[in-house]
Parts: sequence; C-alpha cells; structure tokens
Amino acid sequence: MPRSNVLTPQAVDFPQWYQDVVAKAELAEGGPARGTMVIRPYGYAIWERMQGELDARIKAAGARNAYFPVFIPESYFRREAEHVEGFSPELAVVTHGGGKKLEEPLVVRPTSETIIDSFFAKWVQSYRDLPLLINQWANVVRWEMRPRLFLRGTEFLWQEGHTAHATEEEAHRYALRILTDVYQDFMVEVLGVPVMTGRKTERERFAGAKTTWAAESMMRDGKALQMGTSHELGQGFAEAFGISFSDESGRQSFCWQTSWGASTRLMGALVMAHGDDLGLRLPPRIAPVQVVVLAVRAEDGAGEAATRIAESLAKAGHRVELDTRTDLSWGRRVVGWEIRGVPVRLEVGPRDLSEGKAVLCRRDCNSKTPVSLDQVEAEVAKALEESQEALLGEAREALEARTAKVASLEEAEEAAQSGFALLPGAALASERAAAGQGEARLNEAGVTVRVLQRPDGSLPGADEELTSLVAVVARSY
RNA sequence: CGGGGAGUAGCGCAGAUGGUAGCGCACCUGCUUUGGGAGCAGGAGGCCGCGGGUUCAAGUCCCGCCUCCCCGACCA
Repeated sequence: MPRSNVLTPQAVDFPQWYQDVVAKAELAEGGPARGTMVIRPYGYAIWERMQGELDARIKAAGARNAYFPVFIPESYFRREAEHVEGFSPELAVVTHGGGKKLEEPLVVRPTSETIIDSFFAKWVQSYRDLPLLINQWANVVRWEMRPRLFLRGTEFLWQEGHTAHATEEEAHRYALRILTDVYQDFMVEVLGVPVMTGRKTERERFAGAKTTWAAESMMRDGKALQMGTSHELGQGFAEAFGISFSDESGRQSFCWQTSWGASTRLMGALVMAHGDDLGLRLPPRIAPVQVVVLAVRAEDGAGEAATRIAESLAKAGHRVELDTRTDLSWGRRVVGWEIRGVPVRLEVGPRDLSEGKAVLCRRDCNSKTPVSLDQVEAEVAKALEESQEALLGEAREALEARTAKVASLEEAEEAAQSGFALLPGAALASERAAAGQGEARLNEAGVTVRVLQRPDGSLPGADEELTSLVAVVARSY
C-alpha cells in the first residue's frame, strides 16, 4: 500500500497545507461568525499546555493572575490619545443591552490597559504598593477582515500582563525580563522554536507604548511570525488614568508601566515552524500525547502487551495514549497519529512480539526502530529527549540557512522573498535622507522590519540609534 | 469601501436547450480484511441561500434581497 497524501504538500501550496493540517489534526475550525474560531479538544489540549508552561514562567517572574471585565466603557479608551487612535478601527462596540440603548457604549476589550489601569490607580498609593505585577488569561476581540485560524481572528485567547513600577529603569528591566525569561525561554525550550528578539520600529510599535519589544520566529515557508510582544508604556497611561504614588520622601510621581502578551497565534507558529508533509510534528515538551502505543491487532497477545507497555510508560511519567482500535484499518490509525504530530509511536504486533520486540517510530525524523521490550522504557525516554532537541536543531538550521546579510533595500526585498534579511540600520535610515522612508519602501514591497537588533544579535537599548543597529527584514504573517 | 466569483447531503462538487436531485469522501449495517488512510454488498441522509415572478412544470429562466469566499489600505 502506498502512503496516500492526505495533506496538500507544503511545496505545492503552503497556506493550503496549513489549513489542511489544522482541519485534519482536528485543532480548530471556523465559527459561524466571520473571524471566530472553534478550538477543538486536541487543539485546546495543546493550548492548555502552552498556558501551563507560560503561566509557570509568568509567576516565576513575580506576576499574579487576576481577571478584569470584558466590557469597557468607551470613554476609557479615549483617555490615551494614541491608544484610541490605534485601536478604534478594530473595536467591537456594544450599543444595546437589555433591549435598551446604552447611555454609554461598551467596548469589547481588544486589550485591557484602560480597564486595568483604572484599577491600578485605586490600588497604587505608595511606593510600598510597587511594583504591581498582574497577569490575566482572557479572550479579546479585534475586528478582522482577513481572518486565518489561530493566526489572525476577530476573537482570540491570550495572556496579557500589566505592571506598574516606581522607576523607568525598573519597568525597562521587567519588560525585557518577560521577553527573555518568559517568552523566549518558553518558545525555545518548550516549543522548540528559535526566535529573534529585538526592538520594534516606530511604525510597528504598540499604540500607546514608548517601546515595543518582540520575539519573532521563522515559519517553514520563510515568513516571519510575531510570537509575543513586551511593551514599555512609559508614563502615558499612568498620567491618563492617574496612577501615582508617593515615594519615600513623600513626593508624588506617576508610575512607569509595562504590558505584554502572547496569544493562540502561538498555535499557528507551532504548526508552521515544525510541520511537514505528513502533518504536525510536536516537540515532546508541548505534546499532549507524547507516546501512543498501537496494538496492531487484538489477538496473539498484542492487545495485552500494548496495554502493559502503555501502563508502564505512563507510570514512568510520560503522557501516553493506548490505541487498540483494531476495527479500524491500520493505515488510518497510523496516519491519524502522524497528522496529530505525536512524537513517539510504539507499534506492538505479533510479528515483533515473537522476537520480544516492538517498533519505535519517531515523528520528528520518521524513523522506525525495533526495540527489545525490556528496553522500551529507556528507548522511549531517549527518543523523546532527542526528538525535542532535533526539532529545535532543525528549526535553527532552517532559520540560519534562510537568513541573509544584505547591504541595500533592494537586496533586502529580494532576500525576504525566501527568508529573513539582515539589513544594516544605516542602509535603512540613509534612504532618501528622511527617517522611516526606507521602511516605507520595504512595506510597499510587502516586506516589513520585524525587529531591530545589535549587529551581534543582542537586544539594543531603548534609545539606541537605528544607524548602529541591524534590521531583521521579512515577509510576515 | 473598490474589483472578481460562489451559494445544491456533514465536507468537496456535478447538474447542456426547464421534465422523478446526482457523484466522491465521510456516516450506518453485514461479511471479508487488518504491519501505512482496505474490499464487497446493502442503507440512511436534501426548504437546491431567502422572497417574489414566468410556466402544465423551476436547482435550471426573470426580478429583488441576503450571505459567504478570493484580490487591494491596519493588526497578536
């Protein structure tokens, strides 16, 4: 029997491949209203693992979870000029409730700076109340005209952190701590997705922020995806909402703030950073099912052996699923697990059992190796560890191979057709003298500056001049 | 909002000049299979987007409406 293609190959049509995987792996499907999404159990299980890993890191960074309302009085939005200007095109506004027209329309939160800050103003009185570090897990609504499952939708799930600090320096350090210790660490260590961190340009900055920091990754088609952002808000919101405190000497000052978020878009990144023509490839640390044990058939002791193996692996601490659906065809079962990206598959059948073996299949490299039954536990543990590393390594190699150093806008445009371009800030700034002109030209070509970094790839200072930095240029999702 | 399409079974589609609504996948039942999306046989499933009109007769022709999708300016 030949392996049949259930998915559109990536090389044929990458966006179609993505849609196929999301559908066939039963991650999500579209809701009845445009831009809405139903996250199916398997997709949600992955999201729950992301939440758990991120939440632990957020708490390690000192923030605590809370919850604020989904409805925000419209007037709150108007208090910060740049914020309202940036968000008004994508707001959903409730004008009626209980059958009556509302006195004041309510905005369905697109982000929660305004509502949270109005409470920060009450909670913060003294320097002793600082820093105030809050996170919330919530859904947000931003009207979208061109939705794509997980990547861009009218409603999506995320976590948004909001903090208030006594000094600019402290807020700066915290924003970067979140970027590296929470986001980057999670993305690299758990998702196995290498990221390029850096500062956003003025043009790409969050509406109302002083500086926006971001982690960008490369998908398998060479396009960039913003995985998470961390903003230094300065004192703009604090002034608008009156978040002030008296310091040790009794002087009143406005707080310095940060906000940061990562969303269900990470699901899309996970799919597109690792997936191949056979479907998803999940790194073991994020996989809801790490090992699936398949009984080839129910008879000849295979069913019992599979059950026994599954139990021992579960006892060893792995997330295991036992598949004894011998009424289904073999190919269907295998392909189903493959599409779902389960890292390790153990095939238990009479043929191998008679030799005291089972077949261990790794999804990352699609290898098949017979292993002795008494070695199964050790071999599975080893395979999971290696698979995690291999996926990260493969993604790193792809990122490096498709990242080109360029010297001009033309070269950057060219290189961005297949990957990332590293363009000296000087080349970007010098273009037609006026600042931002070079970036505008890139944008016209469908290419954007993803982040600014130092030449060695490290994070630049908040005010470090463009001319001394390097722009990571790419097409993006 | 400008340009281009499409609404028929859960999904994907076909239905020349009007005449009993079909195909593939999926689903149900049975038998045979079972180490890479199995085979055979049988079966269930429809307000043909909505409203009007023409006609003996409309998925098909005419008018109106609605919705969705694709391509161009912002965003996690």
